[in-house]
Amino acid sequence: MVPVTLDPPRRRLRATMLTSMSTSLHHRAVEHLGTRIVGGALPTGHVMLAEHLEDELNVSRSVVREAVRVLQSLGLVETIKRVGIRVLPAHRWNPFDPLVIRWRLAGEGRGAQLRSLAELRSAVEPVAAELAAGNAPESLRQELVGISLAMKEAGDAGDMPRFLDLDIRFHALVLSGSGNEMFANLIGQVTETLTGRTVHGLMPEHPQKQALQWHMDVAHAIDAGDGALARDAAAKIMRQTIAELSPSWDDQPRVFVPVSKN
Amino acid sequence: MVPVTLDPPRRRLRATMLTSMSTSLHHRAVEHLGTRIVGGALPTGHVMLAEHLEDELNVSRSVVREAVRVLQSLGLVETIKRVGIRVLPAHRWNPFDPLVIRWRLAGEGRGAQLRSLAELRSAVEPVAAELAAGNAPESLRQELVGISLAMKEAGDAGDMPRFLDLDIRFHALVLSGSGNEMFANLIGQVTETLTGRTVHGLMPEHPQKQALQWHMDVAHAIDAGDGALARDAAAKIMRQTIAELSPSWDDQPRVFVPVSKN
DNA sequence: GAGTTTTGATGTCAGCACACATCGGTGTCA
DNA sequence: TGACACCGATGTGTGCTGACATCAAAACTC
Repeated sequence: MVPVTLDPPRRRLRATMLTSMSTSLHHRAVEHLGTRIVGGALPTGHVMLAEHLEDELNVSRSVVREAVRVLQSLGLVETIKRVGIRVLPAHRWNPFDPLVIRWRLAGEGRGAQLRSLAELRSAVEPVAAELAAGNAPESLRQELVGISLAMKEAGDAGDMPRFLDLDIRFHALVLSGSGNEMFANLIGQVTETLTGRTVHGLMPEHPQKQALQWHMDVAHAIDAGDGALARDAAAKIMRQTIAELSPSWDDQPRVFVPVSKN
Repeated sequence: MVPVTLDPPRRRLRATMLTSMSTSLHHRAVEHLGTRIVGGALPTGHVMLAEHLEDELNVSRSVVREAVRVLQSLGLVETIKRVGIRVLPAHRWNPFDPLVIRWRLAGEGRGAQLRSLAELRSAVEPVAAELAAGNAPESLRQELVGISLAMKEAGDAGDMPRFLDLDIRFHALVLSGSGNEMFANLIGQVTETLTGRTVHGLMPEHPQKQALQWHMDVAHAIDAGDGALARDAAAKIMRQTIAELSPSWDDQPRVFVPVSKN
């Protein structure tokens, strides 16, 4: 439909795009370019022309420019006068941005991304538990104890869906209870790894008895205000988690970003 | 309609803007809005109109729109049809974005931001040292040993500027040597806290003898591939660092982000 | 009160003027 | 003749603007 004007100056036929509509053009453009860059379809150094992107995405210049500006702020591309839009090397990307993380998890960088997140968790959660023991509000401590008990119950009963829910909430509460905004911001990523682990069948059928105990240890230590104990118990959980997951990324090469001489 | 002339529809006089020019309008707009939001001048929930921003910044719609899109991707604002551009609460901001961090350090959130960064460092650096012991390339290990020795030299000699440079490079190498992209990405923030500590006179005149030894311990442990030793030595450095700095943020209230019920 | 219309803001488009790197041609000098 | 500096043409990002589309809040009608 909309054949109103035969072969208009631009042969772009926006009206015939029957898909989408759910999300804005801007959102789609960011998503399209982001996934292709992070996924590796557009290699480092690849140069695109804004006009070319207009045609490719069937959108106008404003949409392309706003999308490019966002990708620029994520460190995915840079714009150079008289040259075009250039894809930046991966070490320039902001590895903490939720969009970048999501795109990496969806593409070929999935293994390396999961490893990075797991290592970050293993670093942060023990410290978060320690801080929570010192700072968390009373209600949070009590909920934590309650959840750890419910986790044991669900674990012993083999109710894995319920266990997963509780597990997610447990770790979210620890991160939140630290009172550190950066730690709390990792809740989303942690949730992602926990669900991913279950979805991809990397979880044992029953949670380890030890792990259940460690979760209770963390909760009770936080409740009692014992930071060192909370930290050590959380560290044990993390060590076991890494041990469970590491086979899935053993083949991923590590990247060592050069440190500038200044 | 729209009486064409009559009292210039826009009294914007862009041409008279004799200042700036060094940076793009887009950059300035992002910076202006970002600092005012993060700095607290524009409170949570505050609603702006795009047109109003055009007048305020003396720029066109494209510049405002592109800037707003970037701020949106940082979680600082949301745009709502028929309402305007609304400032989001702080817990929606991306606390890992370099722009957000810089704006917080420049504004009233400085103390809380420094604490967050220090706690993040204290969590990450020991794990990074442990990973570096297992993964870092040979050349990096050797440079690390050399730097730790030079640090001791500069420290004993009381050459603080040189010590600061070496200190920064030392911690950057540890983070880089971990082979974890997220850790490596924290180099900039760590550098910021290290220089800030010196600039604000929070450093002792001579580095602690212990700290010098710990740095050497970390370097030698990484060089020898002893992860546990590297981790523990790095943890000691971090404990001392936190102890030195914590007085400067003791009065900052902690914020506990609520955890959604799902 | 429920449904409908109006209104006002963002979303999107396309054309223009400008700034400015890059490239290639031209001129000068050795 | 060859090397080098200059300079203008070209193309592309940057910025501005008017017009229209879209959509949700608010006002209105019944």
